Amino acid sequence: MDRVIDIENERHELNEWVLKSIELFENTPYLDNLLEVYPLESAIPVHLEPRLKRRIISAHQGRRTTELIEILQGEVKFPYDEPLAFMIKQVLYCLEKNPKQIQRIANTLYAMEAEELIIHLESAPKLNTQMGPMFTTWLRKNFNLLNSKDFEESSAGIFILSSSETEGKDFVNNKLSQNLRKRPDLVAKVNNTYIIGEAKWIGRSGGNQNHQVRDVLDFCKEQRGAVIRIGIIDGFPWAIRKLNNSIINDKANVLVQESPYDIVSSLLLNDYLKSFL
DNA sequence: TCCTTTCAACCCCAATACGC
DNA sequence: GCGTATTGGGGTTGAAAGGA
Repeated sequence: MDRVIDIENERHELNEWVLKSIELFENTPYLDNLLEVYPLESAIPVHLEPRLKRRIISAHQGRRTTELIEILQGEVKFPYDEPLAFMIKQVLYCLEKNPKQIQRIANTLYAMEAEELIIHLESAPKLNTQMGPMFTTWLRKNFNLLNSKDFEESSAGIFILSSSETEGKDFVNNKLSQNLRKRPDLVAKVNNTYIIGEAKWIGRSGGNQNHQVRDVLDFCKEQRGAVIRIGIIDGFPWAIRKLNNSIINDKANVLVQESPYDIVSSLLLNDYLKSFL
């Protein structure tokens, strides 16, 4: 995607908070510091019970396909990316009438050694699927929380609304006259100014990631009344250069970096909110 | 309390765009 | 014109919230 602003020579034209975020990525141990917000742990294999493990190995070596599939259906995840996995685990008599599919799956399973099969079954869970709630947890731990009544009445200092999804959505839509279908990730108040934000971790470029970025920008675009809408984005979109030193012009990066709206790394959120004091 | 739905992340692949 | 990079669209996953 073409850049409108020359990132090498016209940086000063970028949004102030966008520029701070880019410089954070460039000049500090940004990803290390980000562990505070997104505390990724090492991916550790999940070991199976010895008895279950013996049953699997025995069924595999004895080529007892029915028994093996029953175990995969109820007790463990699939050892490979099987398109029918979800249906096999959910739908009654899913495979019984479909011998070709059973044969195909059996061939796949027997193409592996029993030991190999076990290694796949014990593989570490995907870390990315655990990142969803991390931002909210960090927010609650690092800022002052108030229930909706005290939040509404506050008029000095920085506070975050503490509420359930439904209550938060109602507060934002009814009291603050917004039009959101869910509670924003951030509902903050600095003195008498309300600030709401959508937070995203974007680890790489690609179709769905661009979609996420567009969601944030669309959210910011619809500023309503005196409430300020911001984006809180972390990860790849702040990067400028590839391994070969060429400029990154991926859609997500260009859209975020040239955003006229305030978009910040979560590591700058406190500074951002303080700027309204 | 248990089950279902929602949400937010990623991966993979094919089609298209781009650069030489 | 061909090979590589980017984009867009499909799909999977696990945790938390919401509902029965």
